[in-house]
Amino acid sequence: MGKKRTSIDLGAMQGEDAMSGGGRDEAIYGNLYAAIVENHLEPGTKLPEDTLAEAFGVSRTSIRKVLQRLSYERLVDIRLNRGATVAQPTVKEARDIFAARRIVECGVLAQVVAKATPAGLDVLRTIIRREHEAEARGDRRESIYLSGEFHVVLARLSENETIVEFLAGLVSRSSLVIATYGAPMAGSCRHSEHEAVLDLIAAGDVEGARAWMERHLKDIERTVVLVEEEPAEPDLRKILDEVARRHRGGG
Amino acid sequence: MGKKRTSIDLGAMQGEDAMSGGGRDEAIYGNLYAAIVENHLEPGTKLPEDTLAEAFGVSRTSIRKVLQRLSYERLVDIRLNRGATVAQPTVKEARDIFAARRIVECGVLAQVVAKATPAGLDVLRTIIRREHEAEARGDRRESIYLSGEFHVVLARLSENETIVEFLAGLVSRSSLVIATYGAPMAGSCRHSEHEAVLDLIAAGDVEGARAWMERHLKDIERTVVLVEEEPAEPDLRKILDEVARRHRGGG
DNA sequence: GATGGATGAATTGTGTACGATAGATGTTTT
DNA sequence: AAAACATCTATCGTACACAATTCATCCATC
Repeated sequence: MGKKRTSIDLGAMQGEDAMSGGGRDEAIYGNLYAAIVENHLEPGTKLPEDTLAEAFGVSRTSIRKVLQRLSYERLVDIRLNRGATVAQPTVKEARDIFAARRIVECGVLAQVVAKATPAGLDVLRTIIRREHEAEARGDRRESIYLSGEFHVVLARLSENETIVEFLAGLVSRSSLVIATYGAPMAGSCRHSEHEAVLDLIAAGDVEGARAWMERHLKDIERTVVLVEEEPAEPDLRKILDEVARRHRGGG
Repeated sequence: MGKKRTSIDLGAMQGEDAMSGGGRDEAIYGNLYAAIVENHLEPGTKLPEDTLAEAFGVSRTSIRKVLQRLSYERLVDIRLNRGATVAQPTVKEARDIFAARRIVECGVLAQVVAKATPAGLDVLRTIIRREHEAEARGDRRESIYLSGEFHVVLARLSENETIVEFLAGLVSRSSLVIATYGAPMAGSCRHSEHEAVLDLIAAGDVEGARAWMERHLKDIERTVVLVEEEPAEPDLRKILDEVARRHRGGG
């Protein structure tokens, strides 16, 4: 038997406890989600249903549901009869994601400023502190995670659940973009900047906060996506896959 | 005995053709999606898996997949062991949706203006023409559909697929909001306005287009949501469901 | 030696069966 | 008569089994 080392190697909590009902799916989803977003699973990694089912101690049925959900969120790619893989965002997708983030995160700032409370800002300061700690520790994974978390929690001050959910999806996908195209140190170098925007928000300076956010997001995009701007390796495989996807999308 | 509306009464295309493979799910999804968004199925209508499976001539497995997807798009509500129903957006949800639309649709206009072509604008003019025809015919359903389609196609000029997809979801949910809270004639009365924004876009007036869009969306929200601002019927059922949902969401 | 087609294993897609849960109905008790 | 309990039915959640498809390997042919 060809032992293809696809071994997933994640927590695999074999929950035989009283965790009946829907909570189990949620836990499996959470594990896979974290594994992908925190970059424990490289983009492109195959996610065979059997392997996952065995790893989590459930049947393929539950796994399929979770994979479908992750597919809706664009974190995994499901192709007909070919199974699921961790998504590999294209460069265009990456640009669209950051453009969307600029629109949403700048646009939501008016409501954020309007509804911001000292308590809410304190939560953000806590995140910044943890960011600094992770950075000092050299923990790149945690840095990236907290950097994203800051943006989501900031948006949450607007109390618009729909926007927050969408942004959370964009931030998750940003992690995949960083994992796919990012330079080794990108995404975690100049994030001490986060403090600046809090002062602008506390001062009620919507336009200032918007300008800051616009620049901040463009900085991140530059350090991440533009690295791939000059494709060192044309990578025929990826190009053909992209063509195939586009063609399929027309149906 | 209260009349239990379990009869689904949709097209039920019994496709026995060579439609094997994934295309079938897509077709079923499309039918259900259209039935919900075009308001053939009232918000709150139960969607039993067995009934749908029989109606479409497939097993529950496929139906479950479709319902999961619609649930992810917030068009149906799935509660544990209680099945799926056509979603009934809360008033807060409705407000969030329209706030999100203001942010996204105004925010995307810069790219729309930058990338708009005469051909693209012509597509929009065609939609406006069809809107007028539907309105003259008194076809409220088609009017609402085309009104939403206009906004989506307009955003599509930005060529940002991520944003378009999100906005499409918001527009779908707006249809549900209109179906749930809208006055009988709301949403289809003053849409001749759509023409105005095309001129602003063609002239490259981003700020003008943004101001127009902001006002347009606020107008729609006013004619739809504020009707329910003074709840004519407290509707205990809806309130309790809302409480239950909020309680469940804490997990 | 390279190309084309056929065969076999691995993996996914779909249908079906069984256990579990919620809501409804009917009965009993106060 | 109203309320509380038990049972019953309808529906969902999960697991399993079979059919369909893809991919890899091998062989024949040019």
